[in-house]
Amino acid sequence: MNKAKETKKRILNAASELFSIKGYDSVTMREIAKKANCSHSTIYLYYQDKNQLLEKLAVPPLLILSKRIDRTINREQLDSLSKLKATARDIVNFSIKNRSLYLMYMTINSEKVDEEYYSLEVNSIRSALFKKLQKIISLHCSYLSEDEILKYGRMIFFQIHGTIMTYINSEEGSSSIRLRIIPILDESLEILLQGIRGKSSY
Amino acid sequence: MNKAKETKKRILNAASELFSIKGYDSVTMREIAKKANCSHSTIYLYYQDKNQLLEKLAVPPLLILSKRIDRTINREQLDSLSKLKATARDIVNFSIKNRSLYLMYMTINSEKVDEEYYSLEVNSIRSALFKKLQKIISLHCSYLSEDEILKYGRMIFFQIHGTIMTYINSEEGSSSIRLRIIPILDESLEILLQGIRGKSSY
Amino acid sequence: MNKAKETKKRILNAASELFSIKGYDSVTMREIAKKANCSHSTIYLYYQDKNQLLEKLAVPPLLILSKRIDRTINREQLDSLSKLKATARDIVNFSIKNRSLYLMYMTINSEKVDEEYYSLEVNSIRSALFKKLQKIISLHCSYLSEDEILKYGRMIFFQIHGTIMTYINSEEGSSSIRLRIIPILDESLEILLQGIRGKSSY
Amino acid sequence: MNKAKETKKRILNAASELFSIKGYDSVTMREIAKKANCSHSTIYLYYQDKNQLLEKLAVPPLLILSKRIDRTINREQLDSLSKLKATARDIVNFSIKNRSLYLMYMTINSEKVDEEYYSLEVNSIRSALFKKLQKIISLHCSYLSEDEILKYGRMIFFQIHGTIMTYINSEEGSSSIRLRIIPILDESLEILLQGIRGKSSY
DNA sequence: TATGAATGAGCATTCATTCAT
DNA sequence: AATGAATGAATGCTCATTCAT
Repeated sequence: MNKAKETKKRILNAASELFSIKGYDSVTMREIAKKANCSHSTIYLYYQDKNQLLEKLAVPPLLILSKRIDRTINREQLDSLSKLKATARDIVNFSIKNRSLYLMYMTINSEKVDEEYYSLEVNSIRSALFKKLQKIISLHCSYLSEDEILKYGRMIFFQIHGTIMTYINSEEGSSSIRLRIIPILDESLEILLQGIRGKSSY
Repeated sequence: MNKAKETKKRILNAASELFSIKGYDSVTMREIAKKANCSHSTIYLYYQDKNQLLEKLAVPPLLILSKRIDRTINREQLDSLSKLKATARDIVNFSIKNRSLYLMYMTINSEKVDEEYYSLEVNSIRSALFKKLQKIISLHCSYLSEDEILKYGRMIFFQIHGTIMTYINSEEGSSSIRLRIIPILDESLEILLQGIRGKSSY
Repeated sequence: MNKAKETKKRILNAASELFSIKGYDSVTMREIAKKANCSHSTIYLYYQDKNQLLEKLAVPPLLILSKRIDRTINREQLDSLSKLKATARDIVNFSIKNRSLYLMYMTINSEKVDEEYYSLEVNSIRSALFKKLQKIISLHCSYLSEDEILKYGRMIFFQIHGTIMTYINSEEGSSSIRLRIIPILDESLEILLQGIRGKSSY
Repeated sequence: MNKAKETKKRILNAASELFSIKGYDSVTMREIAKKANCSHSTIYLYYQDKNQLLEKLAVPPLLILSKRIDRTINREQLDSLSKLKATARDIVNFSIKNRSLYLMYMTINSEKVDEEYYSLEVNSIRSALFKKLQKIISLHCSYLSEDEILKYGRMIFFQIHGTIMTYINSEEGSSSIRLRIIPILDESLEILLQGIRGKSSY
């Protein structure tokens, strides 16, 4: 990797880390520069402005996540509970890898972030996740109505979201968090699916 | 109430409202002053700085929430599921009333908020909520082990937290959000408790 | 005059002086502040931004000049040569009093100055001046065609403009400049009018 | 011409064009480089800094103008009015070709332009032009006193200067401006000379 | 000969905070 | 008890310039 690309990467890493710790608005270009071991003006060499830095940081991982979930859902040999667990794991891995972003997608309301960008991406990711979770549930309980699928899809989303949110700000290392979250989430999903079955079957 | 106290109150109200609408960082002292119908320097007459304003704003509602939950748990005529639902409702009401604060307790790491304050309050609220939820679960299934209570307490907390987080940043009005969240949450809790019973009873 | 108004005035004076010496773009807010003996942020207390500072500086004197010329033209007891000289004197006085502005009207092409404002004011002042000069010429030589009036009006404008431009950047004091310019201009105008008569009469 | 010289020339051309279109301050080194089809750092290979670029750009045309005027004045077959008109035309052509420079010679006080350079060149060009115009006038009316020559020289200079100043910032193309200015100026000069004769002869 | 990488000084502007009244 | 005046530190961003290759 040549020097320019390295610097570019260092900047992106620094920005990612800082955004995740402090939130977009609270991070200054000078801070990012310091962490990336370069001048603040160097950042502008590679990124148009602060906003673009965020954008570049956000979109690719999102696309990867989306594709990965699709692959998971389409794996024929898996039963629906396994698919749900695998999807949850995908989301957890993504959210840990991109702590900052996850936070941002779900909590940001900074007026400073361009409206279009925000609504575009966040809505797309949120609704896409929703749709995918709903699909798994409909696979799991084929007799559910549209409304019930919507409702239970939400529940499962909330469970995943809540679990992640609780751990995401801790100072713990990534793999340690993963090890703690995944079993909890697995069991939560089992319980939820079981509860859903128990509820809807009578 | 004398004039001074009235002004003080007006300031607090203004700050509370603005913080919940726009978030701590995006609110300026001049905005608060305008809404409170006083000069921005008057604020400093009653509050050390912006941070203290937030602190003063945060602690009392938290204490109120805490007491309310205690009362709910101790109401003898309620069964455990009803207690859980009522507690969730308390938390939802609190979080909607103090939108920006809720966010802060659970997600902010802004270095602008004094460290001590942050760790002190957030930890206390979080662990207290945990303890209370665990207590309800132990009432519900008396045969559970310590570990299981911890685990299921977390699940329920995650469900509540996740549900709230998903709606808290929307532009919707408070009562509208309340109406949407509570039934979802009620049913989620039913399902979770049912799932827990189904899981742990065999 | 209270303190606020004094400061406001001081800022305006400083800006005016600096703009005239260095040109709009080359003047920084901090420079203005320094000259006005206040902080740069104080400027923003009284003026929205750098642009507004210029606008506030520019428009009133222009309106005053315009009215003054109208009054001059309408003074019945004056013959046309006297009117022309008096008008030229008005323009000279204005341009000396507002050195910066005069320069700006005629030479600025900074993209940083809001387009609308620029074209609006400059065009209005320029074309108004033109019209007024033409009117005097038409009073002077009633037999001239439209085209000739236009042409000679331009000539006279150029003479005035050129004379001013040559002196306006010198370090000389205002009254000293005035004393030097006015006799030159008076004589120039006499010669031009005489030349015009000589030319058009045969 | 070897490669280095070619590059050097390309840079100068680019700078010249951009300076005249946008003005010295508004042009960036990167812009110049882009137009010159080289890297911005290459510019520093050949020119000390932005200022020197301007200097190198300014002096030669000035010298050329000066020589051309001398030649015009010394052409024996021309009468004095023709000499004056031709000189004016030289100045007009120069000022249009070097729009931004003309502006600079006559109006800039930007401290960004080195003091010495400024006073040195501008004064020399201004006083030289003056002298030359005076010489023509003295040829035209041999009976004039020193003072009168000075005075009328100034007038003619003002007329030329004013005419140019009025058009120089327009967006019009060069040749179009030339076509508009020259007839106006020719006639102005006729009138002025006629006026001078009329005035001084009685 | 030429360049891409990197930088620091500087800019307009914002905002929490202090001070004199 | 209250305020308007004033400020300095900070922010995102630009640009002439330098440096290593």
